[in-house]
Amino acid sequence: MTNLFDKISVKNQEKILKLLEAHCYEFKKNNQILPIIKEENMLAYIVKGYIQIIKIDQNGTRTIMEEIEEEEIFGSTISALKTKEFEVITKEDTILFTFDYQRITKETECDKEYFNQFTKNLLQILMEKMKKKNERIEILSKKTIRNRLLEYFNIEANKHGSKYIYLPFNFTDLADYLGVDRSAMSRELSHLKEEKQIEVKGKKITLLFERYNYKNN
Amino acid sequence: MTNLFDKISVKNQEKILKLLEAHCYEFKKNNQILPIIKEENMLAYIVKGYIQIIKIDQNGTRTIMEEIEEEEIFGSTISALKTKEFEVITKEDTILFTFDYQRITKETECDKEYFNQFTKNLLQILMEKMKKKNERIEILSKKTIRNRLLEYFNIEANKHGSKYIYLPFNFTDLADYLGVDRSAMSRELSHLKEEKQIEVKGKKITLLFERYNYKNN
DNA sequence: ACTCGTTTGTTGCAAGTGCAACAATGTTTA
DNA sequence: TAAACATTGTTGCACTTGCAACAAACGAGT
Repeated sequence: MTNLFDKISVKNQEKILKLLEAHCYEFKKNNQILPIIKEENMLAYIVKGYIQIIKIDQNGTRTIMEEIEEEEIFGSTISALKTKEFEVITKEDTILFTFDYQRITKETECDKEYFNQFTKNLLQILMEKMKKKNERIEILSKKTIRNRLLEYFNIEANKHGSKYIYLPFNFTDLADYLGVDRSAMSRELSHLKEEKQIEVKGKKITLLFERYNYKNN
Repeated sequence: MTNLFDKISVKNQEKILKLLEAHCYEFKKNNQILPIIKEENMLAYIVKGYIQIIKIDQNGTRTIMEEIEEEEIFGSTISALKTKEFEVITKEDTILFTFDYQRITKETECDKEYFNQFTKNLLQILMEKMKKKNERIEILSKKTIRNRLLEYFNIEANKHGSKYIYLPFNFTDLADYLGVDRSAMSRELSHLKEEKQIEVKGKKITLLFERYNYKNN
């Protein structure tokens, strides 16, 4: 993981924040914070905390569009937050700052060395976010609940290289993340338990099947 | 859309390509070109042409993971091309070059002004790609074929601000892009035609329902 | 310890979907 | 032009899923 200020001195960090007209915010857990990034081209960087972007469409279907952790970014262009259907919610106490990313590309004063480092860090963070997005697409392109669960379990287990998974959210949220009905997912989890494919103890899940290790090919 | 070499002189373009040890390739239509980006951290930039990244999983389910058009990038980190299940296919005659993107962040010689411009351009292109990914996730998070179709139609129509859509691929591919069974999609399209929600003439689709315009809120 | 609200598990049922198979139409190539 | 191949439309059927409703378990706060 890359920090947005890697290899940048505190002094220069302040200069950058000033140049970008960055605004710093602090929020308590479970706050709606959509307004701060409603404007086009706004980005937010999470210094500390954890945020979810939720979409609730006309049918009432709730989807967790993004989870944003520390040292990650989100924003209007990135998150397609163009409709009233979105909610941005802090799931922990959160510190973040916002800035207009077009300034990076347009500002002429931004050719200092430290500013280039900033751009490179941002690039790196974006690359990592792209990976997450692709994982998400791989999961959602599975056609059955079972396969979405197994794909998700596989990805999460491979991240830590073990057969154990600690869910970052509850099962209701997991269903909304996988894009399936909660009760149907619960049913499928029961089947997987019966078949001894998995063990579930609270938010700890143990995989009993042979994982598909992406690194081996 | 942004070109990777916007605001960079031809002379400096060459310097950048040399510094990145970029390799240029040219392919005919319908070629498998996976090998060139198998290595970690490799990126490819499409100068001319059109490419699809296809995934065929154990169940035989075919999914169009990405469409990559001119002035766009793709690569291992970006596309999670870590398994044998992927195919990268040119759908038109294609010119592209590959480079190791880690060089951008690590190379110390890269602090020339033109190189920073290059980094900024790459950042911009990544932002645009992120938008596409989010659109994709919005589509795939819909639970019915009908809603996926309508979401897709809405997005495409809004891009050109009209009620007409010209499909960039055939209906078989559309099904693989939306992550649904082709015949089931065909059935649903028939229903939509019957209900006079859409008109279909070859690859031209006319929307007869009120579009949901994202810009209006 | 009790209460209230949230999360989880379960089940019946209707609806939607994937799959297979086949005919019809379009497109490419020899 | 014919033959070979790819794409599209259609339909029956089994199975998966979403939805609704409810009970049980859990957790936070008083």
